[in-house]
Amino acid sequence: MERRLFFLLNLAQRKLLRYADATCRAETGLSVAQAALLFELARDPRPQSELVEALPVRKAAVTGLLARMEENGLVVRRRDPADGRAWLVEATDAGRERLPKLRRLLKRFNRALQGDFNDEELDTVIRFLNHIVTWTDQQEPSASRKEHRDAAHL
Amino acid sequence: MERRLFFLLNLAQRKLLRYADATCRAETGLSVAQAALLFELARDPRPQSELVEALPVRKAAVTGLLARMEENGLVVRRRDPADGRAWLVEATDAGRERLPKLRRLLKRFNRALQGDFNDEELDTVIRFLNHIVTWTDQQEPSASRKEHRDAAHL
DNA sequence: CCATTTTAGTACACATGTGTACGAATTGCA
DNA sequence: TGCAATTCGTACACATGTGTACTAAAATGG
Repeated sequence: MERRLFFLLNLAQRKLLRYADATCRAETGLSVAQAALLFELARDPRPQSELVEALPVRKAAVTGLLARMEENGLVVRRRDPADGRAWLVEATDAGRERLPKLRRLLKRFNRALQGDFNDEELDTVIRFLNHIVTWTDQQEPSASRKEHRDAAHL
Repeated sequence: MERRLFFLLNLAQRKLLRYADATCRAETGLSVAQAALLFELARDPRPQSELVEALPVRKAAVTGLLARMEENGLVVRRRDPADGRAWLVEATDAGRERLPKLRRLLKRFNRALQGDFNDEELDTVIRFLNHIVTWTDQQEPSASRKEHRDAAHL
């Protein structure tokens, strides 16, 4: 059996992301990371902590992402009246305007990804990807949500 | 059918890479990017341009990667006597020493990735990943090897 | 044989991600 | 109630990646 699954996955995802990012920037002016965040704001306002949970990145990355997006007028943050530490994030009109185009682009990507694989095959692929997510979550039991409470093994 | 293939792939690969990188650094002191490069140097010396072709990143990224690895004493570069522009890259003893451990780690990752998927399912996954590679290569016909000779469409 | 084009690699500015350390607000509990 | 622990978000240093612009060497072709 194939010995290079790990690197093949890396290769495929990097190439895909590189192309998707270039296309997305060219057609909408947004990076894929910004687009992913904007999708989460279809129904806003949302607390920043929820965005961190919804996205596959750590909170420090979201801080920077939001800062750049706010600079570009795509989102606005205001203090959560119920929690003086938290921010409520909202897409601006300029941000919301991007959504239809982004949705069409995402659909294009997904169609291309599906290629001519049939439902059974796609189901296998999706199960495989979910298996990766599950496995890594098991390896880093606390990393997803609770950061490094018990990361003393390093 | 699943509408989120694109983001699911992104999620899975990011989680995998994050975990693999942390583990690799903890057990061998190398990042996954450095490990991938070192694997390519099992038979050295190799011209840097070959490394660029073998890795899923652009040449500017390889420049920095090699600089850091050379600083850490993992590789050495010397001018190609046959081509005054090119470098021949070689793993040092310290670099080569890492290889067995890296191979074992890679095997561990690949076994975990395969989980209990059978050969037919893994074949489907591999075909899917190769399909992505092929598709992105078709989208950016010149990007892999020839950079941006005909990227005027941007 | 020289001028033009291509190729190898670096430099630079930037985006995105990581982990760690921190301040401030909130929560939990004695 | 009040202090300790937790949580939210930012700051910082850094690694890794991108595209673009550049230098210098090599290849090409009249």
